[in-house]
Amino acid sequence: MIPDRPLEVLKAIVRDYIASKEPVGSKSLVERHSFGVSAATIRNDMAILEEEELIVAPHTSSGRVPTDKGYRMFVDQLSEVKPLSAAEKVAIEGFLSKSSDLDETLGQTVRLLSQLTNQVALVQYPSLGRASVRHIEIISIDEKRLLLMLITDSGRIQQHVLEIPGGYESSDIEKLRNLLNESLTGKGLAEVSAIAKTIAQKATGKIKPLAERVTPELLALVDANSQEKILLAGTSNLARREDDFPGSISPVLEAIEEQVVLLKLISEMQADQHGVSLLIGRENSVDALSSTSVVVSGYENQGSEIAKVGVIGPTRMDYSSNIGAVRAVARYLTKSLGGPQ
Amino acid sequence: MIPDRPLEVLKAIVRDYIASKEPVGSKSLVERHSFGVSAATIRNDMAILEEEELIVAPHTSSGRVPTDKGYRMFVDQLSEVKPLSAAEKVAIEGFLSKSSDLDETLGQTVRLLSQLTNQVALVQYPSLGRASVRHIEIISIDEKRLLLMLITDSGRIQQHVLEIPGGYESSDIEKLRNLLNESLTGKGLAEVSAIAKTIAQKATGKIKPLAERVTPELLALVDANSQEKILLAGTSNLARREDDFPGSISPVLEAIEEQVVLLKLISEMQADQHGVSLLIGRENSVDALSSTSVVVSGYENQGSEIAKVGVIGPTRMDYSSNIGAVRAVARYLTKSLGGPQ
DNA sequence: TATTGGCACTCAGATCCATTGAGTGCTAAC
DNA sequence: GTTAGCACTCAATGGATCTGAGTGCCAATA
Repeated sequence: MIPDRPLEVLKAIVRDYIASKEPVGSKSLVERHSFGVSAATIRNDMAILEEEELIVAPHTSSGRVPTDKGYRMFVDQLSEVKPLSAAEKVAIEGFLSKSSDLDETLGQTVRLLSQLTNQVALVQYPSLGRASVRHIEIISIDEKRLLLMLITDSGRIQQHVLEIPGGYESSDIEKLRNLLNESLTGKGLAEVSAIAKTIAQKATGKIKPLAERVTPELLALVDANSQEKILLAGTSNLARREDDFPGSISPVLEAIEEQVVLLKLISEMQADQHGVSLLIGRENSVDALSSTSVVVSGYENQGSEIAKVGVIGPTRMDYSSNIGAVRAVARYLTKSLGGPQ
Repeated sequence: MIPDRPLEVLKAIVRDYIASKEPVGSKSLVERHSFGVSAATIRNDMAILEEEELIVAPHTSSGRVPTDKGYRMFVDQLSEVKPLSAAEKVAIEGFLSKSSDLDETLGQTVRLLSQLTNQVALVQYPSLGRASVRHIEIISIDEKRLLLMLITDSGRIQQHVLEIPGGYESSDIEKLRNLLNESLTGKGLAEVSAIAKTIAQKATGKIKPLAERVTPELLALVDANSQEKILLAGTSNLARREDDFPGSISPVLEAIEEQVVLLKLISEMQADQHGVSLLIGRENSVDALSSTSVVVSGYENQGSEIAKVGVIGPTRMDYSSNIGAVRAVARYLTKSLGGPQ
């Protein structure tokens, strides 16, 4: 166990390093903080921290820098996160009062969060996995094309245009639509697959071929698209902090553009303290992201978490503010989704 | 007018500089190309080019680098663009055979183009301005919410969820839908505004309040959303070429994320040679983009240009390949949109 | 036992300087 | 118009040296 003062020293090192980007030494520590002891004593404490691999020296006899483990201990010790400023609250409230359209809401959320934190912000679309069907719609676009739509209870709308080479009767469309909705509305997406198949079989007469054409597409909407989706904003915020990344930022940007990787990453994160969950540096398994940290929080609909929202930035980030912002935005997002229901 | 050999020298300088990123000097020029004259002669030619501000020396007595004007002359002289490789054609063809859904098509297009060119690719959504209404749909989501959809003849789908605090009758919805479609289908978006207003007035009885609630939202879809939209891909490709940008890339990335700026830029571009249009370096008016070039081409639907597709990258880019790729992708996109019509 | 002042030691980074070499501009000859 | 020759320029390179922040350790102190 780490004694008290060394722990305070660690916190001071993290804070100073975040603020200055310079490795911090014993002397500047005693100058900036009032520990009531001399630099030599701080040095002894730093030796303990180094022993525990909470800090390292970039080169012999230079200041110390927190390790991933050091940052981790720092955030775990964080008793309170920085509250939002009045201006920030106004910004969030202002945005909250907007539309009830899921796409718009998420788009605004991600931009808001990126501005609030000056980091890359991300919002995961509500996962289709746990959702259920609210409505299925089939719309005639022209003689040979239909638009198939799937609306889930989380408000997510999936759509796909499909062609019916032989054309169709609009009355058949209506029958099929009713049939689908009667059987599927309210059902969980996991069940749709089984049910839809029986529909195609049960269908009789003229609508049978149509059903056989449409149901696979419906499954494709559920299935191929239940692959999750992420919205990003503020990528340039990462670039602005280029020197926080060893070689070049470009592999980092590449990794972030790779939605699959990001999704895997955040879906494995479990909320810990403050309802927020973080991965610091190499705690995540993606090599290119070894000098970034991810801060996410879940947001809810009808009482259960449906997806995540958060930021990603250099390991050397202001955890306190970012945790605060992510948590606040997640809450407001939950409220915003819950409201109009 | 620039004599013949100096022009050839310019081309060689551009090509060598693009390939090597090193300022190119007279000696290496005569080595790599067979001009049949000595280095001293080439130096005289280079003096002419420098006189015309087609090339500059980064510092006294170093090789020369093309200016924006030099690149411009180079591309204007370009008689033929580099044809796509077989593999590239396969990639395009493979993608062509896909879906007829506009969103998907554009999404795939932009990713394809970014991979093909290793640049940031962009696709502009078909502008609503010149489009006409194909279909208007109103879908019931739950007791108090409707989904209003606008489908245009370019295949673009706009949607918005709206709340009807007092609820509604589904028969009214159907009446309103029919009313809207009868009056608006086939009409240009510019006309929608006027017509929709008269609809709200003409509406009688129970559907009048509903019409008064819905038509403004419809206009909002046409209007606020006829603000154009751009899809980007491959932002990290820019980062990979960081050293082509003087200070930092981050202002460049910021400018590119700023859709409004980009839209203004590309909408002012007029196709010149090869059906492709370019802006080189400071030819564009955005300061942050002064060391980037933009290559775009229009794509068509039903014979008229509906939007643009292209790439943006460092001024020191391989114009020949990029022009070829952009042109090819624009053509295939046109074909792909025209096909299912 | 914890703390402290003192001191030798280390090493990254800044500064200075000489060297190198690719490349130029000019001139006189072809 | 072209070319060889030559003096000149200057960024980049690679020591060599200096500097200072910072360490580690020890003996003295509370």
